[in-house]
This record gives sequence, C-alpha cells and structure tokens, in this order.
Amino acid sequence: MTIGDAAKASGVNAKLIRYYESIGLIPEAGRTAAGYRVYSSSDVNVLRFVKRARTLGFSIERIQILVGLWQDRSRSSAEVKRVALDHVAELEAKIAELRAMSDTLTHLAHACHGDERPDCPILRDLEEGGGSCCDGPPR
Amino acid sequence: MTIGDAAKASGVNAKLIRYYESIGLIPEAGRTAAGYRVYSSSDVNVLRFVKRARTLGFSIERIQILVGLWQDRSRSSAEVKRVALDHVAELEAKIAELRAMSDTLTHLAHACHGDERPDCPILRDLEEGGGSCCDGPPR
DNA sequence: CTTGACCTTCCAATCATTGGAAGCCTTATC
DNA sequence: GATAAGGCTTCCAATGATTGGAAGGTCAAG
Repeated sequence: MTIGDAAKASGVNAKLIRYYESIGLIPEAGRTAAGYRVYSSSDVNVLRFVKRARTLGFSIERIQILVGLWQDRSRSSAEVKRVALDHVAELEAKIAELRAMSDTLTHLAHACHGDERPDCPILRDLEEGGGSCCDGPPR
Repeated sequence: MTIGDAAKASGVNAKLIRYYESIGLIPEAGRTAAGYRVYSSSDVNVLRFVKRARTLGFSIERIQILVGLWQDRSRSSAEVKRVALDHVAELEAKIAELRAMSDTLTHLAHACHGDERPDCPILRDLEEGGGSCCDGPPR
C-alpha cells in the first residue's frame, strides 16, 4: 500500500500521515526502491486508532501513551483509564470556561436592544471590564 | 507612560501590546526621541477593552470589529449584537463538540474496570472506531 | 513518449501567545 | 565618569495540529 492507499483506508490525510511519522507518533514506514512509503494493514490499524483518538480530542502526546499501552500486553486497564480521565478533566475544564463565556455574552446580548441606536450593554461591559454591571448579588 | 506602565495599567503583557500593534489591532504608539513607545490613558482603555474581549473568547478579528464599533458613535447596537451572537454560536458549537467527547469518554471509562488487568473498553473503542460498542439503538 | 496521477521533500501559513538573544536607553549608585 | 540593574528595542523561534503550495521524481496507461 502506498501512502495514498493508507490514507483512504484509515481516513487520515496523507499529509498528516507524514507529519505523524515526522514527530515519531508512528514508526517510519518502509520504502520502495523509488523512495515511496509502504504500509501494511496493521499500519492502517494504528492510523485508525490515532484518528479515533483525535476525534475524542486526545492530544498527540496522550495518543503516544495510548498507542504504547494498546500495544503493551502487560498493561493495566487502570493506566488507560487514568489517561482517559485526565483528558476528561481537561475537557470539562475547557467546557466550563466556554460555558462561562457563552453565558455572559448571552446575558449581555439579551440586554441589548439590537436596534439602530448606539447604546449597547455589550460594549459597556467590554469598556468596564465586566466588573459589576447588571449582576445579581455576589455569592 | 512606557509600554511597561501601560502593561501594568491594562493587564496586557508588554510583549502582547507590541504584537497587537504589529497586526494592526491597535494603532502605532507614539515614540520618545530614543524610540520608546508612549501610551496615554485612552490607549490603556483600548487595551483593557481588548483584554476583556479576549477573556470572553472573541477572536482578534472580531475584536477589530468591536473596537471599530465601540469608537463609532453612529453604530447601531444591532451590529454589536450580531457580532456577539455570532461568537456565542461558535462557542456553543465548540461546547457541544467537547461535550460529546467528554460524554463518550466518561461512558467508556465508567465501563473500564481500572484494575491491573489489560482488558479495557476504552482501547477497544479506539481500536474499533467507536462504531457500535455498548451503544443503545440509533435514533 | 507524453499525460496525468501519484509520490517525495521543504517551506510556509494558520491563531494567539510566549520565550530568548543581542543591543540600546535610563536611572541610580559608587 | 564608570558601572550595574532594569527597561526598552527588534528579530527570530517555538507552541499544537493541520493544511497549503512549490519543485521535482516516479509510475501506469495510452
């Protein structure tokens, strides 16, 4: 299989496969006499694993670890679970951050007339640093 | 005020102030005879506006627009609101994406024993592409 | 033998921010 | 006046993951 075939079979862009190789996420592929990279179906399995892990938002660094655990028959599921839960914690932190942004902005936009007049609570918030306008009692 | 003073007053790193100037987000600062950048309190206000907007997750591109509207007395609040709501839509899309990742992983981790044995539903999901393991009926 | 589709490497851009290096300016102290 | 500290300047580079393009080699079919 050439890199293009492996790309189709795995769903990972050929360009990205080369990148993954360059950073050491996947091992260096074999080469034909002409210098073309050669892939086996087990290489494609690794690429599919990586793709699924990326879909779940794992960083390349964590995927390195996961691939290592995957191929280690003496792994403990506790190790895998810890990597996954570390990632979940990061996802939840990011979600909370975005949630706070969205809620603040939604609140401000709701208070904005949205007409032809220039007066706007959104700009007032940005101007004042979001300190204390319109907020309920602090808890 | 020097750039360091403006940084302290606005909360925006001096390095970042230079960057914002280089990309045209803020106008070029005046200079002393020796070439030092000079800032006024109104410059600091702009920096604070930018900082607050970044805190709310606005892209630099959108902040350009917001600063323009802020300084445009003939703006309509509808324009501001639209920019804000566009951003809210992006935030919500991102949140939904991360939510799906987190939920999937939480589910998988829950099904993982997390002990010394190698068997692990998380790795099985990554291996199989998350196709049909453990899912309820598709809707 | 030419065309087109593939492959190769290298460099660059994305987005916002941070870091360092090398060198100049200002201020304070000796 | 020398010197040291600390702030300022510019330029270059790195982050993370991915994508884009350019320039050139290779393979298969016609």
